[in-house]
Amino acid sequence: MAKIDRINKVFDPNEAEPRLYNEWMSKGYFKPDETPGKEAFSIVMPPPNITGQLHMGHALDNTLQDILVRYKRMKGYSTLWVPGTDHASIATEAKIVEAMRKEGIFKEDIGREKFLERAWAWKEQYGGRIVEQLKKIGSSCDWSHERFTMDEGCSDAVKEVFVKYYNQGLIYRGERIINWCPHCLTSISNAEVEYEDQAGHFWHLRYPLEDGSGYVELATTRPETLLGDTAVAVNPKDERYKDIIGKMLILPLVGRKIPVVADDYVDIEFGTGVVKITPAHDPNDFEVGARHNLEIINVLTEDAKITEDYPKYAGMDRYEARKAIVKDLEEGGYLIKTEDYNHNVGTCYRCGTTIEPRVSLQWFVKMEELAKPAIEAVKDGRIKFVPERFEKNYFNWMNDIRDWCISRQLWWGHQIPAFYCDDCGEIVVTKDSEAVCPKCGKKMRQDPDTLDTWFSSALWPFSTLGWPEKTEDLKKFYPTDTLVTGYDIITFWVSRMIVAGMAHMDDVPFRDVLIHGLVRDSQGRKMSKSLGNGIDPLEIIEKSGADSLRFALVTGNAPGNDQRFQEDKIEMGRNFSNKIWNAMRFVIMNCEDDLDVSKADPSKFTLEDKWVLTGLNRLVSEATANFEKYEYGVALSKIVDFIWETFCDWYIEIAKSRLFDKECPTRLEAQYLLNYVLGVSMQLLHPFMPFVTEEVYSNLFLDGASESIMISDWPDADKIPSFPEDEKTMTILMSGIRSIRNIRAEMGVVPSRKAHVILVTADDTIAKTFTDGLPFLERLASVSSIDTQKDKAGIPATAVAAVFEGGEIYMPLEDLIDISKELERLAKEKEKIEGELKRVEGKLSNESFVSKAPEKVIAAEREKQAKYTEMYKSITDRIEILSKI
RNA sequence: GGGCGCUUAGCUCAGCUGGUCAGAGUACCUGCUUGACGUGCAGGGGGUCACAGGUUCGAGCCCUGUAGCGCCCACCA
Repeated sequence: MAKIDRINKVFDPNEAEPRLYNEWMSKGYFKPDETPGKEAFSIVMPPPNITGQLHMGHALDNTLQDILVRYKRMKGYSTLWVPGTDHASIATEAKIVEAMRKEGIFKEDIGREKFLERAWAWKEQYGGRIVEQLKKIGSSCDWSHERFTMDEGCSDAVKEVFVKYYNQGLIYRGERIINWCPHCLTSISNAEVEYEDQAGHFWHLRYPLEDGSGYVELATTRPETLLGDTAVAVNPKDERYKDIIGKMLILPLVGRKIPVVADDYVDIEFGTGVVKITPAHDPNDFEVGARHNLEIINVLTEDAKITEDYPKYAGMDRYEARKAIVKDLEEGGYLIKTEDYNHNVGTCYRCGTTIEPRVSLQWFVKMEELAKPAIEAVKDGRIKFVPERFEKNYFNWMNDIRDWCISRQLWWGHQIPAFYCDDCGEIVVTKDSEAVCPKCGKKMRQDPDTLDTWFSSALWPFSTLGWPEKTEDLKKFYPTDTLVTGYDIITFWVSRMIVAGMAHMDDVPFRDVLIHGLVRDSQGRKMSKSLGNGIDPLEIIEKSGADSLRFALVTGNAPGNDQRFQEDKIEMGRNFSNKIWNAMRFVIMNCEDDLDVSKADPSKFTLEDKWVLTGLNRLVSEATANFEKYEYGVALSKIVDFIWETFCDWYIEIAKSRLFDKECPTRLEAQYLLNYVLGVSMQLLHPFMPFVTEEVYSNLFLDGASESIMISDWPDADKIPSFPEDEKTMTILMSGIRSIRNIRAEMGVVPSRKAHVILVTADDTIAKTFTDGLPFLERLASVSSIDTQKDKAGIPATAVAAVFEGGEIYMPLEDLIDISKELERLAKEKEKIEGELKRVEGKLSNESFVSKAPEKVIAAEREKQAKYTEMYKSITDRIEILSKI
């Protein structure tokens, strides 16, 4: 059976993709090449949460990483891509709690140990699922290096860091006002709060003075917190309230006596210039309270209900209480007026519940000092963001950094390695899993809280390489080279990794940060579960293959920009795969099974051979440059254009005459180049579309082919010959062919009818190119024969004309053509050329242009002028001749 | 309140350090059963590059301002 008969007519991704992936994996291609002397290249995968399944964001993120890694591997680096998953404490715990709730189980009922058993079972189930999904899109990561943020090594790193920071005084425990989620029942960090505008009200209240001399008016958006007011503040510079500073007020409904304090925090211009101070329920008030030593009265429970201390409102949630209190204030005559008011409200980024500022005992990381070297690393260019503009984003956050609240009232996560002695109050922070009180020798109780998920993610670039052990991996692969991630987690993750890298490794965690945007739906909306507008990458893969999906995600997109996901991009990818596949089939079809391409003789290369090689040479050097600059969208479109237009539409078509003529003396050279050029193209395309390219590559007849495209050497432009002169000649021939096609189409000349053509040109080289190129003309423009002459003598009036940059082409027609139609067409052509000519002449007649523009630019304009002048003359001549008939 | 981004053919988007940059795909119109592919081939129409100034010999590309949209950050009760 001939080779071609063993090749399917269409490429079937569902069959080929899993097969090829397993093959690559079993051959160990995803692992770093241990050959000595190879330079290392490494990246770590942003670990997907174990809560979910692959979504478009992951697909994009991993496609970009895979492109990068496959490119570097082919470039000859010993390449490591570390994959893994994140335990995602709050998100996972929420999911498990929710699942349990459906069964009627609450976590308090089963206890910590049983709960964690469930959580690990969850991890096994869903963590495994997402790994399988990552494989489906073709991720060439080293699965033998796979990690999990809560595995033994990562957990050890977490403890190491905690203890170290603690001993350095960079971690402390303290009672602060933090962001509390009444739904998740835990503290969250500043970064985890999302602000949104909400319509609300502004209630103007009057608080009576104790001495009965009147009242002060103030306004609040949260009247229910009045229960916890311990003062009212005014600005010390405010003349209006000078006299009441220090006086006491009677808190409405509660009857408590509270002082009027003076504090700069109060804005004289805003509202009435009087602010009620509730230190327990507002971060600003907390600070004011601290400055004035005010009592902190907590009036809300963990789930944001009024405490038992206020029997009338006890058990009401904050919104019910608000209504009730407003009603009571009104009835008591304390409410002056109510205004509509929009304000910014913080919400939990996980569940969307409005955050409740709450005073509680939490662990914090002091960030200011730690941030300094991290800021410096970006400032001095040791770390570069691509695109650069995101550095502003980073600096914005880092320059104004707050202490990081790292304790979470959750069970799923790294339990804080701090131990307390219930007897003497001693605190011990240690990596040991148990601790005994150094003072009273009693067994100590471990802090029940866990750490913020991002605390462990921050260590990812080195914890995954074995830190704190001094491993070979660390030595070889740290710092990693590029981090690929979305702009939405620069503050959460990127900044904290840089901080951690500088603090523990004394070096940057990565050199480049490649930032990508969001994948939105076709209408530009964020994909979300609630909108139900998400597109499942796995469905796309099932339908059209991973290559098509990857193509769609990369094509026509610039770094850092959001993109809309359009189904027709998938189709483009699928069509393109099909195009490549058929090009390969054509090539193989025209190669004998025992073909030995190494016997091809480069000295026999023809004009089109040299032309295609020149194009390939340029493509390799340009695309490589684009790869180096992370300009994947640009690289891809150049590669596609070359394959589709240069190779398929022109080179293959032209090569047909040589292939079909078994006696053709340069047939072997054509066969060689068809295989070679397609092979190199596949290598360039491989990072984008790994599967089809492997399949095509393996079928080609290549001299010195690698056993797999993915470990083949990246094409080197210096090894591909370039023939600029021949390229120019070929370009002219092509424009002649286009002219002929154009007149045929425009004049409605049936293409099947072979035509005789007369070329008028003064240039002998061009004349020869065309006569030699008759086979091309025959195949590509249905030309039966060609005459060349230097002037227009004897051109029949019944010929249609085309003017192109190499001269004029006439196609005499047997039947008299419609002269008016032809004149119309020529007039249109003339207009075009005239426009060009005018523009060029305008430039050249401009004194300052000629004197100031660079030599090269002027020369190019002059050349254009000469060309257009000639073309203009030709076309007006022709119009004149026809007009006389 | 500060910062950033976007506004280019009907649609979705590329356009690097200013001089073939006015492009691609798609949609549209006209042809094509040409021995790889109709998931294709050939030809064509379509944009004063949001608006107003400025710098320059020359500006989607640089500067200033305006408008619309989007995002990030920020303690104004």
